[in-house]
Amino acid sequence: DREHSHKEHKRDKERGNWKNYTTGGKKKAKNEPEEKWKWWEEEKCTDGSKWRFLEHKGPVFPPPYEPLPDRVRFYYDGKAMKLSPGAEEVATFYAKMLDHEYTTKDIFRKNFFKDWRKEMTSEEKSKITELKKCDFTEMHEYFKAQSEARKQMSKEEKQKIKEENERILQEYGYCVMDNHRERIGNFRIEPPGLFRGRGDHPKMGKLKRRIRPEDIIINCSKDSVHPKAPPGTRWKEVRHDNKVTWLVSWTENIQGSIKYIMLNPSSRIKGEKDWQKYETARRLKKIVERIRAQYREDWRSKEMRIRQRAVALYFIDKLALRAGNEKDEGETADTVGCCSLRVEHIRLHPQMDGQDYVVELDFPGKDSIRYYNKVSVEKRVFKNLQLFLENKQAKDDLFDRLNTSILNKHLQELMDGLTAKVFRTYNASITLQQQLKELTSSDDNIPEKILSYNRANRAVAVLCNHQRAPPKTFEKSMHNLQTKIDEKKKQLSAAKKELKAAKADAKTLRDEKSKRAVETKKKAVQRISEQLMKLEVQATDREENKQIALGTSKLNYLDPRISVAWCKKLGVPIEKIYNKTQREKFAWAIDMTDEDFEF
DNA sequence: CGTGGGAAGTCGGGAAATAGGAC
DNA sequence: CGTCCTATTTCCCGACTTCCCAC
Repeated sequence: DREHSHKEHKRDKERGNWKNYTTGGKKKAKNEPEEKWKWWEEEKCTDGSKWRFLEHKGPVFPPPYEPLPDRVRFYYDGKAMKLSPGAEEVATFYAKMLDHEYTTKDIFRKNFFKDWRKEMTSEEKSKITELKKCDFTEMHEYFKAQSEARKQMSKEEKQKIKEENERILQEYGYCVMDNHRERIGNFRIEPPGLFRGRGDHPKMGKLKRRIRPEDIIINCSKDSVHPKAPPGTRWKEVRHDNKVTWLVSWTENIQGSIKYIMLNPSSRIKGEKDWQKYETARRLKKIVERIRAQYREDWRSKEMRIRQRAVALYFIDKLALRAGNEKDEGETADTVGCCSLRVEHIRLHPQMDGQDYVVELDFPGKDSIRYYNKVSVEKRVFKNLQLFLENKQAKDDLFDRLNTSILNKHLQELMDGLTAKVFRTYNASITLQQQLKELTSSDDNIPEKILSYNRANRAVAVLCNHQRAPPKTFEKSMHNLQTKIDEKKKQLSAAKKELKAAKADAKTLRDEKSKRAVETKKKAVQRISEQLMKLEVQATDREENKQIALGTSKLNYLDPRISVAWCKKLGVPIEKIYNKTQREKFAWAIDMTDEDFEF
């Protein structure tokens, strides 16, 4: 890379040219890195392959079921009853959840009981006919005691377990992809249990069955050492498909969907995809005003489908809504996004709180997180919405002439690679950049700068509706922090008093010793007031963060190069913004970004 | 052209585990 | 320096978007 001029190098960085990028962290080994990208640069566009060599050890299965000791009993209708191993295992899943609210839910109980009965012997089946006559409390107590015992283990025992986990991680947690050892994201097969689902899920409580080697499809390269199935078993299939990125897959029994084992976010294959995502969003930035002009124009179209498309796109752009695919009714929780909004989710107010044309949105979004917002829109949008609502029932679609596929097809015509979700990425990232510019000043100290960063991050989280339940210990931890602040304040005034006294001493004594004492006291006051300021900033930050989750936007929506550039420009260590895992994921950005990067 | 379904990959909050700081 | 508690990190596992293909 030495022949590369500085200028060229910088240009490569800005363009995000991966040719000269190596996974961050360790020093480059001689003659190693550039090779990594060569074939990729040459072949990726033409044939769509994702790798050319892939070797791994396959998945790690959860331990087999261990029957309960005889003293732990299950009671039916008040009488102790020994269950067959199969039925007992499923019963333990339920027993473990007794503390949870959802064991009180009708659907959960009904689904569980139905699936449980399938695992019973015919004898058990005829005896156990009602869930409410089942008493799992001994089992429940047993598991509580077990986890308590785990906590009480000696340091040596804990150390041993840790070492064993590390051994498994080293053996199964990595693969080799194209001459690089890469970390695997989820190399453990999910253990069996009861399906929960999020929100009001019609399948909650159903049995998620144990995955066997015979369910597993292995994907690796032909010329690799194939993973061995556990003794006495065989894989469902071993295939060699380099058009996909997964190493292992199986079909899950609740929704019948496919699950995968894929690489960690720090891997080349994920990092590159991530980078590409932000490059697409940056391309949108260049033409977004044109697109906006067009959809505003389309609000007046003669065609209903065009008007609906234009208003939906306006929502996606302005409110950062998700696309909103249609979902199978009865198979999933009732949640919606933009295209699947129904009449019941929207209310129109010609006047509200001194604003004109207010749209009130209230719907269950992804993961059944509530989206609630009141927003003033342009007259034309408002009139269109009134039109869309005419002669419709609560359950009818707001955009009856639109779905995500139509919308995305339209977007694809406006820009290569443009889809609904690109708007979310774009608006999130541009908001961060703007907010950082607005909120931070180079005169601020580090804690203040970090507060500003978090506030910018919060603006994005609010935009994307990343809410969380206030942490259970929120009030307490807030109170603790306040106590600390009060103590620090006392400390400060005491220190100030001492300083004053020392000054007085110095004035009368006028000797070296008392002068030095003044200096020491001065330093103490300074130190303490700095600590106090830090605590106060922390308190503000925490309070403002009560119901906001920053993680998701930071990890998935904010171009890391914005943060890296900001850190460099303002002299904030990157560690203050990204923890270790995040730095690994964003290694590409940390490596290639200059302080003058613009999204 | 729409539609329906499968496949692959990204996004998501909460719980569990671990690290780190106070005592 | 050990213990305990809190804060942060990691894991878990589900939910969604997009693409693609058959009809």
